[in-house]
Amino acid sequence: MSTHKKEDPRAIRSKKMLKNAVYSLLAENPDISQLTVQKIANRAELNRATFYLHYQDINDLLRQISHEMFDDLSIKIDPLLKTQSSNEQEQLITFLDYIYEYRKFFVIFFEHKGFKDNLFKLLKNTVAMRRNARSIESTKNTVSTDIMAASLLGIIMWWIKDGIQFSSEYIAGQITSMYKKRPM
Amino acid sequence: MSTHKKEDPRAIRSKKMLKNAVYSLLAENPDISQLTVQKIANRAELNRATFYLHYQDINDLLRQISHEMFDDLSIKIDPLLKTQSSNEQEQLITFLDYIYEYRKFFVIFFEHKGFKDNLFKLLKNTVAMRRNARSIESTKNTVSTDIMAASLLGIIMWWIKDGIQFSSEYIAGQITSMYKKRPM
DNA sequence: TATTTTATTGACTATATGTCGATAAAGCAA
DNA sequence: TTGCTTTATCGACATATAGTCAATAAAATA
Repeated sequence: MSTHKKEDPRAIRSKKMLKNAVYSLLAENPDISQLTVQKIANRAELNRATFYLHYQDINDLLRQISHEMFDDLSIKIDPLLKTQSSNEQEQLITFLDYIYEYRKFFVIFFEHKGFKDNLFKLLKNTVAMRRNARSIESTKNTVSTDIMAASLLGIIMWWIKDGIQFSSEYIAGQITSMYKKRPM
Repeated sequence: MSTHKKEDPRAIRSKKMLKNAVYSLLAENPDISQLTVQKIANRAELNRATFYLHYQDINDLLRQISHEMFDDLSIKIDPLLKTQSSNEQEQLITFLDYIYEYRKFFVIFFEHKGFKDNLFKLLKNTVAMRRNARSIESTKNTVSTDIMAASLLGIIMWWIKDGIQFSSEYIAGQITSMYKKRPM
């Protein structure tokens, strides 16, 4: 993906420095509500007005950062989900391992508007894809993909925030024993 | 519950007016981040300094409001959960109906730190109580109360925010078919 | 190289925060 | 009730943040 017109190198540099400043500040204090344009500009060693030249406000910048990091994550996770691996349980563990790796980032950005929605969509698509792959059986007595994605999101949020002592294997096991149709 | 020393009537009146101001402002604009001490004091027709006399900051006031409203909710829901009703499905629907009734309030305060934790605890306790009531069977092959509470919270959050077109009966059905042990 | 375009900056205005001494209302003891 | 003490309220001050704009500096272009 390339932008239509080549961007001014000053602008590219400034935007990169502003984003790095946000990472740096959030690493010191994960509370997004403590961020100010002032602090970001100071850390980036740029004038505060430069910030407003590139971003509407802090939420705008956070939205873009969150989008970029989510895209990175999707790219890593997607091929994993598309492979027709024999072992679904192992796929789930690998997926959770990715989330665990980025847990600090996840906890922070769960507070931010768009991120939760994006993860919800990813989870919903994944559930839907798996169901298709598994054949179109069981349209009855099955919970909707919305409900499954919502509860998966709830579990992930709890795990990352308050249950981080549990391994991804344990969480995967819990999820599987919760959702998998038991043999009748 | 009564406070140890009787409070100055001026203080009681001011706190009530500040809280009412918050309700009034959030009804107009549910975005908590748009709240300012200025706006709250203006709406309450009090001096801004009076706010700081009673609350540390906006989060402090929101925490207290959230606590009070959550206590009200718990009081309403608790007896419902304690009755040994024959029909668990109907109990679940009534529980969800309560949440639906307060959905505006729920959506707003899900953004606020303590509220989600409180609801999580309530859900976890409820799940645990039900399991005890149902006898101590099935300690194996059962998901932990943490996982169940977390996924219930995820479903409720999704329902209230993005799936409000679904009835509480539908959600209850989905939850039941998801968690209930299928006959083996 | 000269000219146009665009990014950066310092300065200005408006608004929010937090605090403090002065004032007014409530509590209390005689 | 009266006089004294305590505490709530308020106006005012200092500081911090947000958002904008004209002047300047750097990059693109012809």
